[in-house]
Amino acid sequence: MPTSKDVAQAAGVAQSTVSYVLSGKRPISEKTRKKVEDAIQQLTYQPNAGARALASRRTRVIGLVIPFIPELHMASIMEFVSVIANTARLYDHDILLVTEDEGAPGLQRVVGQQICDGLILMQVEGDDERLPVVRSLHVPVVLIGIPHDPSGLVCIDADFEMAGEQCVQDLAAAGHTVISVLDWQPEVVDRHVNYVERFMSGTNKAAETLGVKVLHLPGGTDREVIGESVDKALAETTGVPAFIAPDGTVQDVLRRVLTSRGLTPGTDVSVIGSASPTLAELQPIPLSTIDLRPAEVSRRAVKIICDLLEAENQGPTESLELVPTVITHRASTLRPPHGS
Amino acid sequence: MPTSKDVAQAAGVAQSTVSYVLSGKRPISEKTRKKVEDAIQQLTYQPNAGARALASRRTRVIGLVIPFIPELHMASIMEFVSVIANTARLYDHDILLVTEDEGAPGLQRVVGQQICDGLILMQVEGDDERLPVVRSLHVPVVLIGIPHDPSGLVCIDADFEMAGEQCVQDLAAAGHTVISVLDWQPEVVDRHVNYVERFMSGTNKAAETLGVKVLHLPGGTDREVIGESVDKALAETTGVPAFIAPDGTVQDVLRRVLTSRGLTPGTDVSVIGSASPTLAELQPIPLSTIDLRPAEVSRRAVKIICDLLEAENQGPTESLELVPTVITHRASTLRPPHGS
DNA sequence: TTGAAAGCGCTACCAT
DNA sequence: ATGGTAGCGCTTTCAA
Repeated sequence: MPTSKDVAQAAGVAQSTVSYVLSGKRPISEKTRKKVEDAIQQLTYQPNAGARALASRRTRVIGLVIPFIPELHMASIMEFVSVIANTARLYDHDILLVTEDEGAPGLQRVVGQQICDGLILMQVEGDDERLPVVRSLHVPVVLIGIPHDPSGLVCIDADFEMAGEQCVQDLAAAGHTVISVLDWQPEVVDRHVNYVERFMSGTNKAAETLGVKVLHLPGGTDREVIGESVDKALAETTGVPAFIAPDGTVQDVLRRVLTSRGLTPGTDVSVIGSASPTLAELQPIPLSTIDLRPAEVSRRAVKIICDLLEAENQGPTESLELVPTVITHRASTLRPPHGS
Repeated sequence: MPTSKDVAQAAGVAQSTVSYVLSGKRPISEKTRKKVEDAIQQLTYQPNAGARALASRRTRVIGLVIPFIPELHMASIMEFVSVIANTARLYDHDILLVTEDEGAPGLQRVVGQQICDGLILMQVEGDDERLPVVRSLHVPVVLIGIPHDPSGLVCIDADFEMAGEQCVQDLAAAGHTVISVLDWQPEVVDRHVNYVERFMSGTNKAAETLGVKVLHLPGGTDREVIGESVDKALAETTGVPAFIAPDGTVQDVLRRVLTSRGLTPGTDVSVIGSASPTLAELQPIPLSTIDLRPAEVSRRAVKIICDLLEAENQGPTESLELVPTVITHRASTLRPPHGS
């Protein structure tokens, strides 16, 4: 592997000049710049990341802490990961995976060994045990998810409250007066991620404002449970029933249960599910969907951390960003409640 | 951040001694070892990864090239990623994400800048355009997936041929004489991943041996297409129909189509899908599943590359490993073809 | 506008 | 069994 020294020699300049050509931190004459760039081309020189990190105290690597909980609808997690990795490249950074299995010590490890300059944590719980460690780390950290006490932390998440509101507004606008909301799976609720309550609070708020009734029913992946929830909903509804199922996995089960009851979403029952546009396309049954915009959340998380890394001299930043939700209406839109 | 120099000072030894205590590359007396370890504790010293990489020419980072194709059943890709990251830690390595968007130049970048010591490529196509670059790279690379010409490459994959055979054997053993095999989605087939033909060849082989009939039908996520395939299958079958749907996404659609035809998998139709045990548990309708053992494939891929890194002095290794498939029978097992 | 040289924090060789 | 020291390949300061 050629080094900057080789390039310098080939170009007939000092090694430091090569460095300055690359970094642009000092004016270089056209002549020498060209000589150096040619030499770089010839030798297919690429700077050594380790040496660069050692000298500059910047690795240009961001640690990404990913959850692996089978209940969490892996497909959407994968979308976060993919967008985060691609966005990081736009800012000339790379992503190092840190699995949740490593826990808080894992964070101390990658930061302590200076493998990465900052961290992004996904799926942050309300009372996440890693928060004390995060606060003690002397590098920028961005949380995806809002903990109960976000003081001193930089957080970002989709605006679940607005999502809840919009779902109810949409169904109310379609004429529904009774709306059933299926809860997330118990596994998610138990993690105390507070987006659950934020979403529910949004539905209640809209319900109150609009004078419609919202039924909160148990969710889960258990067909029986969903079956009961659906029956309860049907019993309390006259006309076309309406469901909101924010949890992707619950939504899958709901769809099956409705089908087995002879109900076709979009025709004799209104359903709003949740899915990113990308994934929504794959759904065999088109639904109205809430787009919680994972891609947007991911992009902004990366931008925030890169900005923090750029300006790592200012005082401690404390911010809390919410990304607005969007509702996408697809092939089968919402129906009026009495069969139109 | 404390350095090894600080530790040496605190322990009253030479800096190199600290290094040797950590690496164990030379005998150290109990006395000094303890002094050093205490100092490390006191200072919460962690070695600087950049300096270490620079001096040792080893980053202890493995690049993982992940696909992001919505059609690819992200849930299972995520399982690969997660297991790979965790396994890498067992060998004291970290995983750097390289997205497929970066293409072949991305590989040259992470290797050229010496950000990582080796690569794992997922979802390798039959005639993958990155192969020429991979062959030119002077670092170990492990491919998950078998290209048409694997010469000079290290590959690993599930044994799809055996999977195909076993599926047919199982259904034949349950008494089925006509077995319908749904193809992967066109998006997958178009990538010329050769596991598709390996699987199909396995089904044909077993069918011939056992004297049963195998129908190959179009797959996809399009409900219409699957509907037609199912109808065709039903027309050609007497008694209980039998389906094999290796593609996770196709399987989802198949399940819905069967339900809408009033057919319950496990009762009046036999279905073998594919799912890792982890994901299979989440299925609301228990099926017989082929376990292509993504976790096992992942673990072995990491082990292979770490072994290669360890022994990066021997001559060029050429290996091609297939991980045997397992068929897991779940709650609703296969039925005899005439309603028992 | 450019060059020389001093580190950055390790590893590993040469001594003792 | 341990210490001293020469790099590893960059960035950045100091000089010219």
